Amino acid sequence: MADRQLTPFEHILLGLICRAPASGYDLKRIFAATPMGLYQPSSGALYPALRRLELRGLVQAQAGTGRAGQAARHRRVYEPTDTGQAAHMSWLRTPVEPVTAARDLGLHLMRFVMMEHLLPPDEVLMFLQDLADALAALVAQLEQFAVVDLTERHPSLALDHGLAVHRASLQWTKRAIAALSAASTA
Amino acid sequence: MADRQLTPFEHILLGLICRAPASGYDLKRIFAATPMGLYQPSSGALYPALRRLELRGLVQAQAGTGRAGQAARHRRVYEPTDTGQAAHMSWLRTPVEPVTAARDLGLHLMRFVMMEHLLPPDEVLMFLQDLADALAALVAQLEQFAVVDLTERHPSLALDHGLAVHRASLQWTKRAIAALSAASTA
DNA sequence: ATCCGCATGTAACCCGTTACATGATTCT
DNA sequence: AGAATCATGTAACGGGTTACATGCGGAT
Repeated sequence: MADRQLTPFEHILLGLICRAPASGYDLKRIFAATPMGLYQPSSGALYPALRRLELRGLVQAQAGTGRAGQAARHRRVYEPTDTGQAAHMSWLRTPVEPVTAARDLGLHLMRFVMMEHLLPPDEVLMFLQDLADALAALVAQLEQFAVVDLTERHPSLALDHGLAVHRASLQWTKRAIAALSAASTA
Repeated sequence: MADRQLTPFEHILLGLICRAPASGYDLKRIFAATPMGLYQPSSGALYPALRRLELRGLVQAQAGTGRAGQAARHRRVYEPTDTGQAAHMSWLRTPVEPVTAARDLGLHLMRFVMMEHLLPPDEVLMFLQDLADALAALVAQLEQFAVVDLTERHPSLALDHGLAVHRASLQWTKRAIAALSAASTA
């Protein structure tokens, strides 16, 4: 049942719960406080997603927090199951697809953040190297699109933007690799 | 009826049709050939979207355009209506919302490309300046998030990535402003 | 006694994806 | 004739947004 793979959003929720047990409201606050969190999930997205994860057996509500006798504490704190932990580790190890690296860049960054303390340094470095390769390929591919139509400046400028941004990402991966490999050998 | 505003996808389709009348298939090819087109719209998204634009009276199907003889009845070539043109111009002039500038950056770039030959140079420059201001504010805001927890390197590195990418976008806007203002005064 | 923040949830609506279906035109 | 391409479309499905509903708990 439910063989369909998780959505990015579900993967992120699972990852956050793996980092520390949390309720839906906790997760909302995490999204609000995080600098990357220009995305604020709505209740209608968050709670159903948590229920889906629970239905799959990837997370479970801690005892005493779901529904008590008459007090009915309305606070469900989720913690990962073993299956959930395994699924999360597997997600972290998902290879970088070069073709979709640009589209999924934000997601890869999320994965990178969540890798800390869960993957060994060499695997993290391999991931960053894969990401760097994918970005380098993308930059090389964009460079092929040299627009020469002089009556159309904006497309050429937009292409420049894409190049500049992806080059910046590529440079970052190199800095990150340098910083982390220096730290791991220290 | 249908007071709901257009989706970004619909706006882009309308913009492409304003640039030149096109069929659904034409639009597909445009997406495929464009360098930014790592996104390939599916038939299930494209054709219903065109029908929605038609229902709103923003575009209309040309009568019997096509190839030789009586053929081509299986091809709907859309052209913009006056209302559609106006809606597109209005979209191009939509102000840049600083809070969502990062999320909508790709869309703003699409708008920038479509502004060419439709907006006067000074409006384009104002748009770029607004975008630059929004990006500068975003960069300044991200700089506040200096992470000091030394046991957590990855979040700090991810923040660096965001800073690097947005700084690159900001630098690009400055270059674009310089290039276009030089051209307009020449 | 009441207001506000905590906390979870539900229902309508919309749109995109996937996958499939269908007919017309062109090529070999 | 048969195959590939052109060209449009539909149905099932899933998930996110918006908006609303609900109840508990502490603060004034």
